[in-house]
Amino acid sequence: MVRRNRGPKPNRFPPFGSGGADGDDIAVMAHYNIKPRSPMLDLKRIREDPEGIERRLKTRDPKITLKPLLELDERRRALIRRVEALKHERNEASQQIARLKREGREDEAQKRIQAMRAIADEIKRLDAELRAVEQKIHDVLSGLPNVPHESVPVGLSKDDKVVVRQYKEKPELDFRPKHHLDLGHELGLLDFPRAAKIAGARFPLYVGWGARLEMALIQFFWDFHCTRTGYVPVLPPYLGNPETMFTAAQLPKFKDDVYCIERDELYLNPTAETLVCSLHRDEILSAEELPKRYVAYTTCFRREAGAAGEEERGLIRMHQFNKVELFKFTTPETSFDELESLVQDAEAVLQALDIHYRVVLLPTGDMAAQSAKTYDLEVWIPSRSRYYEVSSCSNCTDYQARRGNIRYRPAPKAKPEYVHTLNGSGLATPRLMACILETFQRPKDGRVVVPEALRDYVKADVLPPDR
RNA sequence: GGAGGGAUGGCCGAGCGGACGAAGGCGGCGGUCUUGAAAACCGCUGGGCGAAACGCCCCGGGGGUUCGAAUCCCUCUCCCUCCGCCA
Repeated sequence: MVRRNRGPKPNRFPPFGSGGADGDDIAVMAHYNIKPRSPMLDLKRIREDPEGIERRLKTRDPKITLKPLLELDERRRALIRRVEALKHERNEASQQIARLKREGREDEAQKRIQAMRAIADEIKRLDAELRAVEQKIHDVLSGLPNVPHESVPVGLSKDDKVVVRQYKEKPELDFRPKHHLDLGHELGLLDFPRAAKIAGARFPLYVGWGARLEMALIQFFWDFHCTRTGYVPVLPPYLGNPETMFTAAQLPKFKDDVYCIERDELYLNPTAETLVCSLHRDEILSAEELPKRYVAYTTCFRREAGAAGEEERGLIRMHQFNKVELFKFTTPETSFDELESLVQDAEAVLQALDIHYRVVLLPTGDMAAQSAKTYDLEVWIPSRSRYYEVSSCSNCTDYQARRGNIRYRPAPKAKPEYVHTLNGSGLATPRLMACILETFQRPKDGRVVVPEALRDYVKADVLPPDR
């Protein structure tokens, strides 16, 4: 329905990090094999209850107002009425002309053709106008966030989050814990100066037993979820095209956060969620195959523009990190139950490692745009004396499904409906490594005890081991 | 990177610019027949917008020519074959 306006230069790549006109991204998408997409929020739903939707969106961003959108929608529908009437006329005339020609009544046919010229021009003009309006609607709509679920605490501050439960007690260390970065360097597990030489600040370099610990974490997470019923392992491409980025809602709003390879029009994935979300793009799934559960492993890349400071030193925030990601495609009826089980699956990894964590429910203002409800898992980092997120589990309801035209057929003959998509880290490695290094450090010799569950993978009980 | 070929409904596969949203086949669903099944025969069998229409749109995407485009032109993407390069 929403047609893409290709703009004057179809080859134009969105100016990276320029924060330019939103339409640019859409123009770029025009030469991919894509069908016109439904808007991210249901316009019909907005039309039916504009105040209600607006009130709930304002809990995420008070600046949001739907009035311009409704006006555009009104214009759009008026144009459609007019242009469709004209097209109906044109279609009938075409039939007549064809018949007249077949019957050899050439003069009458010519008269009809003359008469239709003006109508053809009028259609062309109205179509162009309609296209412009729909483009505008698409731009506005694609910038709006998802409608938050009723169970989400209302609040614009991070501090409005609610602690739902916790596992074990916060570890009490009877010594002053070293920061994981110092520990990592002293033990020869990490080498950030050389990583900076190779790539730049905030890139990791794991060395020796540090590299082995990193691989052990990845493999442990991977095996853990692969062997759990229902999660199908996937190793996706690490790069996504503009359409993929748009579907997951990485574009157009968050283009400053992702790396892009401009000459090839590809983006490095900031999370496997972005990639796996497009796995079933433009497909109609059957009801029986839902829910579909995937576990993906990728390295993730983020520009992290503006991030800096002591709070984020070391492994806390990096441009590149490894993550095992859980992703589900579900029916609308089950998605919130599936979110609960998704969180539990992510928690199970931390329980297997026997690491203290807490589950928090994010407030409206702190969720990613695509999410309707998000739980974070947080672990305790002793040197910082605070919790850090190691997993974020979200139900994006039909938000991404609309952008990517991902549907299912509820019953054999029924109309296709949008699926719900969910994602959650299961888990990201760096902060967990920070947590492990700091929590299990041994003051007497400065070494780190490897958690039981990881020993088979690391092939060591203590890092570095005796040799 | 170079040279060719291709993209049509769940699949295969036709399609002179006007009767084509699209022949035919396969598959699927329903029915007749049968004790049951198979075979045979009959019917149905894509998607979007819309409250709905005997309404409008969709033949890989976008644009153009035309009174009218699956069909002609431009362009992009993807797939296949060959050559080159490379882990």
